[in-house]
Amino acid sequence: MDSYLNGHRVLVALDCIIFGFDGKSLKLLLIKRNFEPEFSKWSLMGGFLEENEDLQSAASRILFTLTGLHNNYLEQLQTFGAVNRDPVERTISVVYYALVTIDDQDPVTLQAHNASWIDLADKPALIFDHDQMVETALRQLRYKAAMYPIGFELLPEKFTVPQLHKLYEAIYGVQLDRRNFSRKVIATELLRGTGEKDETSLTKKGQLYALNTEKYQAYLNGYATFMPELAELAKP
Amino acid sequence: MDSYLNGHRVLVALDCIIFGFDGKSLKLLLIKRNFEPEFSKWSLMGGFLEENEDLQSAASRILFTLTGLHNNYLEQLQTFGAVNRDPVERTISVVYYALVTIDDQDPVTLQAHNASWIDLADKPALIFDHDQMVETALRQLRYKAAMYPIGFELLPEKFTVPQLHKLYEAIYGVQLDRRNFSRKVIATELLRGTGEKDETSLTKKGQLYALNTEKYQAYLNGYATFMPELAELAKP
DNA sequence: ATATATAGTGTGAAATTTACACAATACGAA
DNA sequence: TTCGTATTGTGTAAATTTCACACTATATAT
Repeated sequence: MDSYLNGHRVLVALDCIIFGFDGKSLKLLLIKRNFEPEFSKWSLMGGFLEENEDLQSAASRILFTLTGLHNNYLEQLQTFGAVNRDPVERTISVVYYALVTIDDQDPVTLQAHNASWIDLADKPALIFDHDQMVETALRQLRYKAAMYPIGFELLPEKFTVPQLHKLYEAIYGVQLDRRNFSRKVIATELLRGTGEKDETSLTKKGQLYALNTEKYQAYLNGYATFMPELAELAKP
Repeated sequence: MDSYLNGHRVLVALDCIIFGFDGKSLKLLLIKRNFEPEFSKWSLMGGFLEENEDLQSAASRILFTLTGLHNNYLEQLQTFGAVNRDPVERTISVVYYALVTIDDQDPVTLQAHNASWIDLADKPALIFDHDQMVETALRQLRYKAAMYPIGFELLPEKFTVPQLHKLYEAIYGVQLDRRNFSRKVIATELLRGTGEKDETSLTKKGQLYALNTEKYQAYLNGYATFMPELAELAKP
């Protein structure tokens, strides 16, 4: 058994994969680095663990720095620790992924960090092992969004069923039958009708729903599986 | 953005949750500590990350130290980083879980580390946040064993379908219909009949199968879902 | 008014999961 | 040798879930 004295102390980074949805496709919040190392290349938003700060708090702090938002859905993904993953100094990176509502962002904060929302399909190559992190995050998102109704975290407070439908198509990259999807979502009792209608629609205006927070909490605690048939799409 | 200069360097521990199966119930390989800190209490097997060693290698080294085995199924679970989780010094722990065959172990190595196989149902309280680690690992095992046929990693090279059936009952803590389970497993084409029979059985001796390694690899790569209906049992 | 686009509801086929019946094998006891 | 018991192996149908497609309703633009 190693002793604490022999232990090797290393830098602990935190990197955040920040997912958003613009109504059409899944997006990532990426930064074009205006600092070293890897100046001018694209990367995830990251930072270092500080003294007296636990991992979740550190990830939350980094997310706040970039988006100005607190209380987002934020979950640990995995830790990357290849010896030479960071050429400057041995660093292990604890990776978190976050689900945020694109509209809620402060554009000034984003611009200050040289950050932009990039369509997942148009993602440029990222530095270090960040591409691999994104790939792992997408797989985890697909798994989680099938088991638990966390997709709502990417939508505004009020939304229509067709919006939710397009979101799930974007997450899984497949076509899902509109009518079957709608019926299933309604059956979960996760939605609470607001009586309002979606005024942004050009033709027939759909009903706006809000989340039934009690049911939502129950689902997060394992009350039932949201969309079991989608779980199989979370594969390598 | 923090710079590397400001970064805070911390100890990185690795803890291993080692699962085994004795034919009846799921077991954990735990150690009764004969060293400080927390002398004489139960804990997971662990160690510290060394220079020029990546995380997976370090976990593999620690597993080898305790079991004498290489090439086990070993997967990263999660990283625990609460500020005071280790009272001696700020340490974050990257946790791995392993699936091993109980019989393959070297009893001398086990005894040298004061390690024993403990029935999951009889698990004593563990030090630090190790109880939480075990809970998370069990959930992940339940998820993984539903999506991928990794349960085989807990069985000897040759096994019968009833043995596999009992294993899955132990993993999920539920009764699974013997006959439906058997039919499903056969349908996966993951088994290759050896023609031999299980001589340890007291009554009718079942057929011994071995893994069809090609199909197994295909399943690990996402070719199909092993037992989709079990995925729902991987809930909080 | 009418054409077009999107939203919402219905119905049955297909596939999967679940429940339970029965036959076959091996051993020990009468 | 025969019979009882425990375990293994195969069959069949009901129940549930998923999947595929038809049709109606609402709003806007021409």
